[in-house]
Amino acid sequence: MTRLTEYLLPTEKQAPADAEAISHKLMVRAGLIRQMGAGMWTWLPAGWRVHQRVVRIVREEIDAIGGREMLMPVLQPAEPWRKTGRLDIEELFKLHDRKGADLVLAMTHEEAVTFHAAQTIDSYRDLPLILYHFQVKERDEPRPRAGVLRTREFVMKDSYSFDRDQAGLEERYALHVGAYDRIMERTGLRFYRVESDVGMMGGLGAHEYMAPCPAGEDRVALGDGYAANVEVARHDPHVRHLGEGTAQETWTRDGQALTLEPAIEIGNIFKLGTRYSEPLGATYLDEHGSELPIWMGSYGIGPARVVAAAVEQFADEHGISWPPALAPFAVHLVAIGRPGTPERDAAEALYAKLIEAGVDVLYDDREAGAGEKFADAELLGCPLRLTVGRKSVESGEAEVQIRRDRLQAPGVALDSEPQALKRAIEELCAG
RNA sequence: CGGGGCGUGGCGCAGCCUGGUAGCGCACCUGCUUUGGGAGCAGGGGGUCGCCGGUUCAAAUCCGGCCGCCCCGACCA
Repeated sequence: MTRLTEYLLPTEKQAPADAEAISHKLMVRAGLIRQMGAGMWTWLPAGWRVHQRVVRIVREEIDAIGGREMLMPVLQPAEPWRKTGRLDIEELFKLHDRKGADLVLAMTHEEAVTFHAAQTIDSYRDLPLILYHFQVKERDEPRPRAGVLRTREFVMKDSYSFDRDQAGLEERYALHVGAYDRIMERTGLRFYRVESDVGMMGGLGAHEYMAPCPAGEDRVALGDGYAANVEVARHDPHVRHLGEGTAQETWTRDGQALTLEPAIEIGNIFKLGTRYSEPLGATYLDEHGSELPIWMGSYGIGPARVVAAAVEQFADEHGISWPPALAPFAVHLVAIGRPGTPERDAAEALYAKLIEAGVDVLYDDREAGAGEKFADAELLGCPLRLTVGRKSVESGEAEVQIRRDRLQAPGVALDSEPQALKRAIEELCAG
C-alpha cells in the first residue's frame, strides 16, 4: 500500500529548538506535522492518517446514536453572532467582504446550526434530532502552544441535539455520554470524564473528557470514584485544600485524599437548554399548537488533541508508540539489504502478501542502513515492526518487534498464507 | 495582555562583544565502497544572515523602528 520511497515522511533527528511538549517534538520529528505560523499547522500524510483514524471512530459512534452528518460553513455572516451576544468575543475572528458586510470565522457552530434549526424544524414531529459535522474552527487564541495542542485553526467534531423539553435533552445528553465513553475507550487513551464548569457557553450542566498527560493545560482532581476539573472541585463544599500553591498542596474530599493530575481536554459536552434557540428563534409547535423553544445540547471533540494526547501518554525515549486503533499503519515493514538480493526479494514478497491480506503496511524500501530504518520505525511508532534481512532468508521468518516496550515477538513465517498472516498480525496488535 | 527568550540553507548550531564580503554537524545531489541499530571516502548544490531605515570606505556584526516565533503567567465559549 505504501512504499516509503514513494511517500513523504520527513523525519528529523533533532526536534525544533523551540519545541517543549513531548507531542510537539515527536510529531514534528516523526514527520506527522509541520508548522506554518503560530497556531497554524499542516498535517503531513502520515499524521493525517492518524487524525483520520480518530475521525472514523468518532463518526461511527455518533452515527450509532443517530447522529446525522452534515457540513456547515466556517465563513459566516456576523448577524446570528450579534443575536446570541457572542460577536464581541475576543477570540472570534471578524472580517469584512468587499461590500463591507460583517463576517466572522466560526469558532464553533451553535449559531449556524441553530439558524438552520429555526428555518427547518417546525413541529414536535421533527424532534428529537442529532446533527453533526467535522469542520474547521478558527480561534484567535491569545497564546497558541505546544504544537497541535492549542492552535488557532483545528478540526472539531461538533454535534448538536434538538429536543422538545429538558427530559429529551437529558436523553440526548446521556446518549452522547455513552458515545463519548466508547470513543475514548476505542482510541486506547487513558481518560477521565469529569464534571466541568458550564463557562460562557451557558446552560445546565457539562462534562469534559480529560486525557492525563504531562503537557496538559488543565488539572483534574481524582479520588476513589471521583473525578472533577480542579475548577469544579475548588467550589465543591466537600473538598478541602491544604497548603494551596505550595509543594505540599493536598486536596481532600470528605477526608479522602485527592490527587491532582495535568490533563488535556479532548472533548466536552454541554446541556445548552434554550441559550441559543431563544435568541435565534428556533422553536417548534407542540400537539396543542403552542410555539416552544427547542432544547439543545452541544458536544465537541478535537481529533488533533486526541492524537497529541496519545503521543504524550505512550511515548518513550525512542519515539511514539501508538495505540493500535490510532496508528498510521498497523505494520512497519523494514527491508534490510540492497535491491536484487534474496533478502530484498523476500521483503518484496512479504510486502505483496501483506497488501493482499489487507494489512495497513508501511514498507521501508529505501536504500538506507538498518540502524536508520529501525530508528525511524521506532520514532513513527507503528504497533508492529517486521524485519526481513539475511537472517530471515535463512530462518524463513520475518522478525517481529512489538513497539510498545520494544518486545521481541515470535517471528512470522515468510511462506504464510495471506489470511494467516493477517490473523497473526491482528493477534499481535491486540496484545 | 504582562514577563522572559530567540530569529544565520530543510533541522540543530557557531560567528556578533572587538565591522572587512558567511561557517560547522545532520539532511540533500553524484560516484565508489558499505548494509541487522542513525556507515566510509571523494566530489558537489543550496543562505539578499527576519524586514525597513541609519552610521560607515565597508554591516550577520553597531544604532533605531517594525515583524515573526517560542516559553512562563493571565485567558481558554
